[in-house]
Amino acid sequence: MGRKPCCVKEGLNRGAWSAREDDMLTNYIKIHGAGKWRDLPQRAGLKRCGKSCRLRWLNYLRPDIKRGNFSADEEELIIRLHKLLGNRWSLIAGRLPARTDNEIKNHWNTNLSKSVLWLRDQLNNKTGPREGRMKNSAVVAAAAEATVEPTKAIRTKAVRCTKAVVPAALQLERLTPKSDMSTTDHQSISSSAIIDQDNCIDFLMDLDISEFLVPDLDMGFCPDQNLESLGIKIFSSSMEEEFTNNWTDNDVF
DNA sequence: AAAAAACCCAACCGCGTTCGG
DNA sequence: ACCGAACGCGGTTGGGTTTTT
Repeated sequence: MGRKPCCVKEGLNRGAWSAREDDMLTNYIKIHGAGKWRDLPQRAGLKRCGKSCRLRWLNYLRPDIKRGNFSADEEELIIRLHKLLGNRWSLIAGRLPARTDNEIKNHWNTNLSKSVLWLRDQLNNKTGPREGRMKNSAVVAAAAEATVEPTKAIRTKAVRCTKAVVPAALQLERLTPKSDMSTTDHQSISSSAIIDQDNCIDFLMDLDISEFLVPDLDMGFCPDQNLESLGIKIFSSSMEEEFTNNWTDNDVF
């Protein structure tokens, strides 16, 4: 019983990748592109599971990833995003260019979470002085902020956010095409908006939540100008705290 | 100098979601 | 609408490295 394995494991290499395997995978992807991971190992001449190839490429071999120490700015942003999003590593990674979710997760688990816990204990006078891992006062401030109401992070469960509630006042306007509205304008809203039968107090609309999270290293987030121009106020820097404090599992999200 | 403990991170695993027939 | 395959995600593990005793 149980789930079917992703591939036949017999005769496959496991564990650390050799330089030769890295070369083979990199060269193959350079020529044929990434994707079709199940068939890729055979076509590339690798004795590896497709999943393993995908992970190796995404987390290590991709040319556009940055490796090495995290900067203070990056750490500050991770702490703030983690407070807001919980263990949504892929979403957090999406706001840190060139960093992988795995790397951020590891850095959080080995460094940042301890720093936040340590700071919380400090604030409660539970521990004595310790040499800090945090790089500057901004990181300390972010960590200190994260120690306040640490359980309010949104959805630590891995659930994708694909819906938003849009006030009724906006609905008719948005669903009625204006003659001068461009195709792009329509596409930026949704092609599958639904009005409920009670004449709709709110309605659900498909969206890409990442559109609302625009990085701004000074304040963490800023509103997406395109959505703002459509009258949909989803996020602003000043709303971050309110957003964090007020959303519950009962909210449509 | 050696052993033990702690740390770090690449890789693996299982499950949920999405896609395509 | 359904189902299987493929993909993507987050939690966990294993082993190499560094630090401490």
